[in-house]
Amino acid sequence: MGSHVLTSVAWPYANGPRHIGHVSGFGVPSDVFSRYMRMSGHQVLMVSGTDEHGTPISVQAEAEGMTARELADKYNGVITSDLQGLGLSYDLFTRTTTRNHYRVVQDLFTALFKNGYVVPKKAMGAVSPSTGRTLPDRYIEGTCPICGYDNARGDQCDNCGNQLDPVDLINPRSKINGEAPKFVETEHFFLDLPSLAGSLEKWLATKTEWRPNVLRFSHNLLADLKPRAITRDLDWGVPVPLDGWRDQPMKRIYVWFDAVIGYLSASIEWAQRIGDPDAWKRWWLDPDAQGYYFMGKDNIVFHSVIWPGILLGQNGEGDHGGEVGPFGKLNLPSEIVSSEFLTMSGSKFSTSRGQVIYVGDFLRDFGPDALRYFISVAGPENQDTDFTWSEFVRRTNFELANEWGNLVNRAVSMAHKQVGAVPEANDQRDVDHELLGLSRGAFDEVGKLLQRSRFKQAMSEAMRVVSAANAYISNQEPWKLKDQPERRDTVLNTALQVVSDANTLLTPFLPHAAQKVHEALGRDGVWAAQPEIRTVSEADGPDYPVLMGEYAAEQARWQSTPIRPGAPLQKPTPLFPKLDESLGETGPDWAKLD
RNA sequence: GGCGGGAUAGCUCAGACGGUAGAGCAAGCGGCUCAUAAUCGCUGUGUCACGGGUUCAAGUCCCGUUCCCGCUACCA
Repeated sequence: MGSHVLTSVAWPYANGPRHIGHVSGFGVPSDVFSRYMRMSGHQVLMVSGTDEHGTPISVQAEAEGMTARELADKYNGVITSDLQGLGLSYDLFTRTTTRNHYRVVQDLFTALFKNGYVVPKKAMGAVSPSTGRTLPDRYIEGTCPICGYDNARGDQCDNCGNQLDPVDLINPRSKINGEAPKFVETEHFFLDLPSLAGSLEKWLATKTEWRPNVLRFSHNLLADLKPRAITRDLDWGVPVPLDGWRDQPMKRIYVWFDAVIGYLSASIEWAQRIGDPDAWKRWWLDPDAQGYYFMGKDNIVFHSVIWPGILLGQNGEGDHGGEVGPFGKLNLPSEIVSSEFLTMSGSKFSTSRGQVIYVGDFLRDFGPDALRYFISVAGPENQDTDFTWSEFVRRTNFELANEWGNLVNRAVSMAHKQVGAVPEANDQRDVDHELLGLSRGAFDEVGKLLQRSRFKQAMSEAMRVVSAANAYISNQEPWKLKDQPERRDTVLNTALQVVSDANTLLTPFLPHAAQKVHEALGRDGVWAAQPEIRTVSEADGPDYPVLMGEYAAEQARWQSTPIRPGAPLQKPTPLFPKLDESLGETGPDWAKLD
């Protein structure tokens, strides 16, 4: 039995549908990784959910004329369905508005408070006079006191680049409704990061294997840590679990503090849902368990500093010492896997400028595996990467459909026509062994790359097997071997075995297609399991949808699976439909190119 | 402004530890016809952003410059 692997996937924010840049950062990489880990025998727990608190949710809710909860429900539904469609194999994809999550956040808050890592402090802050809500700096604009630019933001002037304090803006106004913000002194709780910096530094020093940019960025953050406010004047969020605070309608724990705790609360919820309430501990308390966290680069600070800081505080392991909290001594992240950004025409996806490709639209027109393939082979793994429709069409048609899809098609189709079943291999020669050796050797090679989250290179190596198989068929010319049926059958058998091996290698990337190939080879049952949407209930709370799946029952293993001679074969249908090449020039109707 | 990342063939990108630049696509030529007009073989191409430095040797290390991208912690 393999070790326990926790796959913690960044929580998509539920203020709107997610675009393909989002899922290229956290979604596809984490799923490829988890599927590979399961196939190679590890006990994987993959958790996430929608992140549903915070000012932007409230603002968007007002814009759409509904309550924050209604808005969260709406986009939780959209996002859950998108991720299900993409085939992301979460053991639990839940949300931050559950009773369970509130309880875990409050328990963690209390533990940190008791250990002295969460402290009350008075601070000046902007609030909206009409609603009484905290007005984040980014929602304030006004005239820059330094250069006189009229549309300076509360935290920074886009014109002169200086960092600003909203108090200093001339004629400050709310971007939400235009009113002038009120600056008041309010009491809030702060996470005392400086008292955790020493322990964080010690922990980080052991992480020499991380990607250098994540390490450098994190070390820099540690050099200048300040206490950070974790509550706000808001009516939307987890209540502060202390007497005198609990019932205040306008004091809430703020979203970034509660969202990262979701990794823990979702693990606990998962254990309850499978009827084994202590099961989460195998991933969180066993020191041998590994925790991999997947996110876009904008999220590094929360995962390399703040979340580990919260965990250290709960464990009583900062400068103030303290007791181990109610959850036991929790594991810190083993690995932070951060992606760069998928860009469009060289800049960030932007909802406001309409420069955006939503996951739902994409899946409806092109299906999950084409997107998964593109992100895996051309995604923003090491640097920002531009998405273009022409590149997408080229990758899909020439690589996915022509090389891989057509290999499956030609091999199965020939065996079907000549034999009607998986043929016997009674005349094996060196060329056959050579090809089989290549595909078997690839498991080790591709596996090592996947373990290190080198997805692009892993995919290239897997596709190398596909190319070799195409070359083998062309060289052996089985269609010319009508008078040597035994040799012909052996060639076809070898080709089908390598199709099977390549399919296994590609399963983490292309699980939907992998299931089809599995069946095309005359097998049955579930090869690669898919997540399903289930409606679950909670005591004292409303029902909600989650993603879960029966992944332990899938057949896929990270090894060569022998094909069974005699298994009947059907005439295959193309694995991947080809895209109209004009799509590359124009884009789809819903995202026309200029 | 501060911090980080990037700049390599027409295009998209690889290039731990420094040792005379790689892959795929596109282009040209040839083969094959089993297959989704699919596939297989052969053939080119680069002042590795710019300027200095260290070194026997630098795309790779150091300094400076330019351009692009991101973050800058009250966006999440």
